[in-house]
Amino acid sequence: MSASALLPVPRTTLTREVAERLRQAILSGELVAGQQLAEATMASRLNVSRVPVREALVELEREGLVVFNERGRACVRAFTDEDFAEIVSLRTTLQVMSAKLAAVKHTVEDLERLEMIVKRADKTRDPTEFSRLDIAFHDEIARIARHQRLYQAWSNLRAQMELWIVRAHRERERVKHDVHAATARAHRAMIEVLRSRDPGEAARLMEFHCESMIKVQD
Amino acid sequence: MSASALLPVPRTTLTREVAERLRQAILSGELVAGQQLAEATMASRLNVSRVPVREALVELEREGLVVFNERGRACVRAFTDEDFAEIVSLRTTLQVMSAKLAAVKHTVEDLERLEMIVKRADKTRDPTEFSRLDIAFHDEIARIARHQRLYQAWSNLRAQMELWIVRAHRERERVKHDVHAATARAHRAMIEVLRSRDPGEAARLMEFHCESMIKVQD
DNA sequence: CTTCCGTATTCGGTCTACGGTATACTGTAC
DNA sequence: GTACAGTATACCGTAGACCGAATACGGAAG
Repeated sequence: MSASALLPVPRTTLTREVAERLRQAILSGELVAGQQLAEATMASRLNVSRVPVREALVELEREGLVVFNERGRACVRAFTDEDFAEIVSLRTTLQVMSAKLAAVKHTVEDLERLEMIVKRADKTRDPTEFSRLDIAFHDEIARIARHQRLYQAWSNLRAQMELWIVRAHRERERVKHDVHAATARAHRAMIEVLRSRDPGEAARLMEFHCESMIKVQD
Repeated sequence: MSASALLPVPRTTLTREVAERLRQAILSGELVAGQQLAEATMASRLNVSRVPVREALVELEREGLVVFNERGRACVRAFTDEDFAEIVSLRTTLQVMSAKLAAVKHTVEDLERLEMIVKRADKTRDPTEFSRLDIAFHDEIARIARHQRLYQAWSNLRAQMELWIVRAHRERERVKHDVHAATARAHRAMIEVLRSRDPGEAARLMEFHCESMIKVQD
C-alpha cells in the first residue's frame, strides 16, 4: 500500500475521462444507437461543464461511435451491415500492411507480448474478455509495425471493431467456441510467421485470417 | 450572376474558418515548422476567442499538421524523412485499396470528373496548381471507392501529402517537367484501367504509380 | 377541423473569466 | 561569479453565461 503511495500522480483531463465513460457506455449498450447526446444533459449527468463533453464527443466522432447531424447535434451512431462491411474491409487492409511491417521490425519482446495475449485468451471462458484479447492481439501487431500514421488509422477503427465483435458474439452464441478455437490457431500461426520474418507470408496469412472473420458473420 | 444569388447560404463555423486559415498558413509556409501556436495569440490575431482556435488546433492535429507537446502546447509539426516515408507508404496502401474499389464502383460521371482533372493539369504551368490537381486526382479516386472510412483515413493524410509534394517540388525544380509528364501519363493510364473495371490491374497500376513517386524523391 | 402564425423552449456556437501549473527571469546570498 | 530561491508571467483546463437559430407547441383564424 505505502509503496504505491508515492507513484506519479495519474494526470488526465476531464475530456479524456468523459470520452472514456461515453465510449464504455456506448460499447456496453447503455447508450443505444440513434440516441441524442445533448451536451448540457451529459454535462450535468457527469457533473462537468459542457466543454469537456463537447471535446469528448468530437473524439468519439473521430472513432466513429458518434455522428453529428447537419445542425451539430451528436447522436450515437447506428451501424448498418454496410458499415460493418466497411469496418472489416478497412481493418483487413490496415492489418495486412501492419503484418508486413511487423514481420520485419519485430523484436523478441514484441513476440513475447503477443504470446502473452494468446495465452491469456486461452485461459478465459468469458466471450467479452476473449473479444477484448482478440482486439488486443491485432492492436499489438499494429503497434509492432512502428508506423505512427498506420497505427492512428487503426486506432480510429478499433472502437468500431469492438462494437462489431460484440454484436457478432451476441448474434451467434452457439458457434463461438469454434470461432474462438480458430482465432487462437490463427493467432499462433501468425506469431510463427512473424518469427520467420517473411513479410509476404505474414501478409497472406493476415489477409486470410481477416477474411475468414467476415465469412463467419454470414 | 443572378443564377447563383439564390444558392444555399454557405454556413460555416468559426472553428472551420480558423482551421482553414491555419491550414493554409502552414501549407504556404507562413507558419514554419516547430513554431508555437499559442491559443491566445492566434485568437487575438484572428479576432476570435480561444475556443474556436482550440478546436481548430485539434482538427489540425488529426490532419497531422500540428502536434501537441506533453504540456498540451501546440506547434507546427516538423517533418522528418521518416515521416514522409510513413506518409507515402500509407498513401500507397490506401490508394491501392481505393483503386480496387473504384474499378468496380465507378460511374461514367466519375470518369468524366477524373478526365477533367487530368485535362486541367495539362493546361497549367504552375507547379503548385499541378500538385493540387495531382492530389485532387487521388482524392477523387478515394471518393469514387465510396467507402466512408477509407475516405476518412485518406483525408487524414491529405494535408500531409500536400506538404510532402510541395517540399518535393521545391527541392528539385529542374526535374519537375519530367515528373509532371510521368504523372499525367500515369493518371491517364489509371483512368483507362478503371474503365476496364479490372480491380487487380487497377491495384497493380496504382501501386506502381505511388511507388514511382517515392523513387523520385531520392 | 385544418392550417398558419407566433411564442417559448431547447440546443449548439461563442465569449469571458478564473484557477492551477510550469517556466523564465531576476535578485540575493554564498 | 555562481547557484538557488522567489516572484512574475504566460498558457492551458475548466466553468458559466450569453446569443442566435431551429423546432415544437399552442392558439387563433378560416
